[in-house]
Amino acid sequence: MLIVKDMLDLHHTNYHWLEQDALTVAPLLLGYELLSYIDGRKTGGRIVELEVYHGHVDPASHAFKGQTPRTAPMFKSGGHIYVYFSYGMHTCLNIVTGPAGEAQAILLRALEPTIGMDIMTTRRGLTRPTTAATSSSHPDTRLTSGPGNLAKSLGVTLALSGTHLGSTLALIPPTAPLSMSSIVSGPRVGISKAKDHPWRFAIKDNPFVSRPRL
DNA sequence: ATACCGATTGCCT
DNA sequence: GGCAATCGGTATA
Repeated sequence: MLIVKDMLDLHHTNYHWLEQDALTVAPLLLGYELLSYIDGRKTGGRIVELEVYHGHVDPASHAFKGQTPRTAPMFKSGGHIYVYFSYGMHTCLNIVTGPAGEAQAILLRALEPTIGMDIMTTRRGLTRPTTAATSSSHPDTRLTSGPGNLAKSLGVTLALSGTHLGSTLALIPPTAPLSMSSIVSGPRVGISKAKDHPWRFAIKDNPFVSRPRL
């Protein structure tokens, strides 16, 4: 009984570190494994690329002009999920950070697939490579490179926006912490405002980082 | 009610 | 490197 209580406590406190500032959290999040339990299927991968959006002080943030029905999840506390629909066809997944009201979010841009590659291949509508060499030894970079592809492979939909990390989407810490020298940063992708901030972070030389390469 | 546009992707030259 | 596809959210009337 005590064990169950401890597990529940752990489950509840596991994500409190995400209530720190997004720029503190972002490099720490690299290397974490993101697991998805959606439609009874388990998929996931190691986070290798992400971008910080800094709420009301960031002109490129969806929350810059204040809260709207769509962006309401961004204003929740760190550990919540914000999902948005983009260009009429893509779904993008964010992890909210910071205290409630700050509207900080981290856009997940690329994973290195670790679990459920066959399921992700199906969700993406891709056909498996026929040669054994390309299928099992190295995961397909088309699965989870780029925010739209990543969300599609994991089965993430708008319905998840506003929920909390936990049973549907979960984070598993890396076995060994990343060295500071293996992290690179640069300008964010696809924005028209605040292009100067180097708030895109990635694991150096990781082949699953989306284009343009950092 | 209507117009504009985007935290993207993939195909074309 | 250029550009079309496609539609919900948001602002404007």
